Amino acid sequence: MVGVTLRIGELATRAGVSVRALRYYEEQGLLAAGRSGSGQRHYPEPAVDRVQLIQMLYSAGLSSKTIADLLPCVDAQVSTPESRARLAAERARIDEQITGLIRARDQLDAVIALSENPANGCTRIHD
Amino acid sequence: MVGVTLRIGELATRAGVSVRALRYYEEQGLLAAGRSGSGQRHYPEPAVDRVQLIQMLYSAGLSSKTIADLLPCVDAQVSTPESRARLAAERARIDEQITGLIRARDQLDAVIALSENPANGCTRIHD
DNA sequence: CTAGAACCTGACGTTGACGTCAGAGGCAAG
DNA sequence: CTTGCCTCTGACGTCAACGTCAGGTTCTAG
Repeated sequence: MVGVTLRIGELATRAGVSVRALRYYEEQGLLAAGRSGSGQRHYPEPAVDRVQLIQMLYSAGLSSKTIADLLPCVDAQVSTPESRARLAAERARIDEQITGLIRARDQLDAVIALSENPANGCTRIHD
Repeated sequence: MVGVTLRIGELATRAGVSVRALRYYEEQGLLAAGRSGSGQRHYPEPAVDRVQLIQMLYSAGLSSKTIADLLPCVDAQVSTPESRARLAAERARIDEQITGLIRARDQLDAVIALSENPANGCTRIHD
């Protein structure tokens, strides 16, 4: 019941990111860290989930600044008209990104169909 | 029937990208350009579509190199086992990216629900 | 023929999310 | 006490897809 705090290396391992990334997140105001007397960071276990959330948002194309804007309204659950507008805007952006990706995938499917279908007379290079 | 070729500025306008981007695409081997005697680039009209395809692939997260690898098998419709594997791999990547985005969107939706629903007792800051 | 747009080739600048290295301190084991 | 791993703070390096600037040429409208 004592070791409830994680050191940076453990958190990095558990969350699947680098130590550098965690320091970077702190620098960007995305992840607060407690400090031991000697200056070492320590994190509570829920930080693992938080880091994974951050990663998810990064991979969705959000920038550090955007994430920093949105996370407080996850933490404190403070909801202002602006923060809600921001959330809606980012949701919309993700939607657009998804539809764009689907279009790109369809294009790629078309190319794949061409390259796998002998019907266009160009595919029998390998035989 | 003579002006069937576009100059770089026209192509840029029509395709909705910058002149610099077009030169960059050429540099990366994504877009061939004819040259006039004085060295000016000229493009056939289908280049517009090609540039838009390139853009779409970029926005799907493919790198220049990957696009350069895939475009020849669009052009010449040359299909090797490797190119097909590559196509499939990229398609899979896009799929993963889409599901990741959907997850992120769901997370965001959860946050939005929290911030808009007075049911958690934190939302009435604005009233 | 001449001004001004459009084009050319380098080549350096930018941005974001880290990687990586240097030099110095901290901590548990033997 | 020392060995060895972990951590710390700078601070510079990276990579991709362009932006931007410089200095010079070319095309086109009047």
